[in-house]
Amino acid sequence: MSGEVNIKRLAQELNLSIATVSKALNDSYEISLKTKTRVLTLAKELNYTPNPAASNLRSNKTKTIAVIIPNIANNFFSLAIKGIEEIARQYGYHVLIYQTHEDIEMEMLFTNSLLNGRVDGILTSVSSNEYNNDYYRDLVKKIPLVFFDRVYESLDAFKITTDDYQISFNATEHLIECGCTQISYLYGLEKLPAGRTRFAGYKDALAAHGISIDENLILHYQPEENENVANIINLFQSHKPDAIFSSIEEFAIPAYLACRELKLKIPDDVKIISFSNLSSAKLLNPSLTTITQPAFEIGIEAAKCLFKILTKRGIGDDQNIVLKSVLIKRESTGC
Amino acid sequence: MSGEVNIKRLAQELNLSIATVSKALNDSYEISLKTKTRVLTLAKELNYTPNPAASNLRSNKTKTIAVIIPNIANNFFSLAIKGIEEIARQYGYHVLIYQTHEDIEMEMLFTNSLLNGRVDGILTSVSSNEYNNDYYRDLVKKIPLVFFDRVYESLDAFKITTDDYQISFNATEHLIECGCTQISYLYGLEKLPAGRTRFAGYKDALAAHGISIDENLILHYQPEENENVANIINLFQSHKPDAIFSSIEEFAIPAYLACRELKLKIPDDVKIISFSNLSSAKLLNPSLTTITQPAFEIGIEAAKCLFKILTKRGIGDDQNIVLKSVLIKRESTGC
DNA sequence: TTAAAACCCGAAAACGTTTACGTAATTAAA
DNA sequence: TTTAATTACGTAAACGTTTTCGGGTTTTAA
Repeated sequence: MSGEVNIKRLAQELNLSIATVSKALNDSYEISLKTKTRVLTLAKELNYTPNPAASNLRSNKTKTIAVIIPNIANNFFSLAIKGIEEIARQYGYHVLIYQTHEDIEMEMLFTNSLLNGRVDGILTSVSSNEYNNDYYRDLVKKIPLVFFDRVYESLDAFKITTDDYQISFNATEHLIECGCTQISYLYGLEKLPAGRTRFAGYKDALAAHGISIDENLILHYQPEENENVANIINLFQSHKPDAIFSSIEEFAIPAYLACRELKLKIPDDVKIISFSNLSSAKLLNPSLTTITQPAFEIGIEAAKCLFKILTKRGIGDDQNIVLKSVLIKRESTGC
Repeated sequence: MSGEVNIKRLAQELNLSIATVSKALNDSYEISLKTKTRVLTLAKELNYTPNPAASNLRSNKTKTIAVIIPNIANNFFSLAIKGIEEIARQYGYHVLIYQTHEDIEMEMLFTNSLLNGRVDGILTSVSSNEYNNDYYRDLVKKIPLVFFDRVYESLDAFKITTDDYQISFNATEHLIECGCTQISYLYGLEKLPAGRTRFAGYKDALAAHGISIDENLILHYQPEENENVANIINLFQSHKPDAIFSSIEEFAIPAYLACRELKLKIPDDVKIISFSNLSSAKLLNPSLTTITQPAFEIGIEAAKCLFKILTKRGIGDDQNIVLKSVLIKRESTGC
């Protein structure tokens, strides 16, 4: 009935010491089965739940992890979060979310604010605007941290990535096999390994088929969507690519819009392929050939990896998990 | 250099008491400007950040809110979270995420686990599988809570919703004006006000135009996507709707797939309209006429509302904010 | 029968803050 | 000049746990 229900209250009503109640709740071997059940039943009856702040303060464990990502409203990241959340749930952990808007200052601000014991560990997919290796080299010593998708490659840290190079190579080859030679590359994540590796796969595939690379066919991502559409239109008008390889999902819709604007037929006039987790890719006009990353699974694996570290189990395994993306061929490459 | 940096450490190095340092950090009027700056500079120098657990424990404030939603990987909810996170950032709050998978048991489990002082407030969009008014009637007395989109209508609580009735009415009218009379309704969220209201808008629009409602044209949502496709196909075969009104985004792609399967031409054979936040709606084949909810703004408003409560400002204003959805007419209704 | 081990529980300190209260020094009011 | 008010800081308790240590009782082994 009365005020807050805490350990002291339980102890009083059961004529036990605070210590005993606490140990009973934590299933300590020091407590007899009989008193354990007494405590548990009263706890349930009074709807007792331990005060997390007190618990954290004393034990230095928070049962909380943080996820730091550039943008929540993105198919890839929201799927990854979904995976992370589900694993966290299994382990009884809570999940904090921070979005950086691709701003490394924010990223560091958030991360620093987590170092005082607010969380037990961090999952992060770093922002693309700047590459700050030094900061993260220090950071990984201070707190359990797992990178996913957007990682710092040279760092000795836990990383979950995908086979960006191979899948980009394959995708480019697919375009070549469809008869394309003037393959425009829409370049995203340039400052990150993921972006560089995708580009390398593209380049090497061209080279492997004796196609020389044309710098004029490479377009760099701009944060404002309108600019990208305009740039793609420009690209079409100045040079005449017969295919587009979009290295990030954000380029896919602008590419379609540009084609529509110029009345170019996909895939007859130009073939399009894009990294993407759009659930509606198969219903686009025409359906879009995609490189789809296993976003959900990446979240799962990243979270599992972190919990391995937190529970001190299975450390020493390879720190680098690489998952396979899948190339889904549809009408936009039409062959 | 040495171990952890906390208030005690600062106090020692500055020859001040712990209390003084704490007050200085919290900008108390009791402390002179001189010592304040001394404290602040050393704090910055040593990279001091207060231990949140200790702070929470003593002050009963966590600077944390929780967001409870059915599913993160959903355009509407990820946009809403994005809005919530941005506002939380402005207020210096942290955001916990929980997904219920439309399971009311989980929903209650999560919520209960937040009542012991883990968060200062909750934002929730309730699960659709069951309607548990009693639970929430008690809950809103225990903790600041704001419902968004999926609300409990009869509750005296803060609610952020959209004009579901009006926009459904308008959308149905749009179909009627396009010449449709056999308008199938794909029914989602049946147990929630949002779902019921959308249906009411549909029904009333039919009535307003002298069209009698045909129960056979109403299809209820099934959790497994395949079932929905099959059901829609069935519906087409048994009755011959000339339009589909999809009341939730989850029905949109199945509807398209069913049409594709049956080789029905959209919008010639059948017109389609759907509630949706798909960014690619305009690029579908054909582009999809949508009722688009202001998901991001809903998140913004919900968070603002919660922070109003938490800062005790502006309470007494209307507890019910209704935002406008927008009907975006595209090719799938073709007129 | 006795020593050792096992079992069960309690007292009290500790985690790092915040805050009510007390106090000395200074300033303003009478 | 005396008194009251203001300013600036310190003491210590409190928040609700966890955990170390110790002790008493019962069981087991020798």
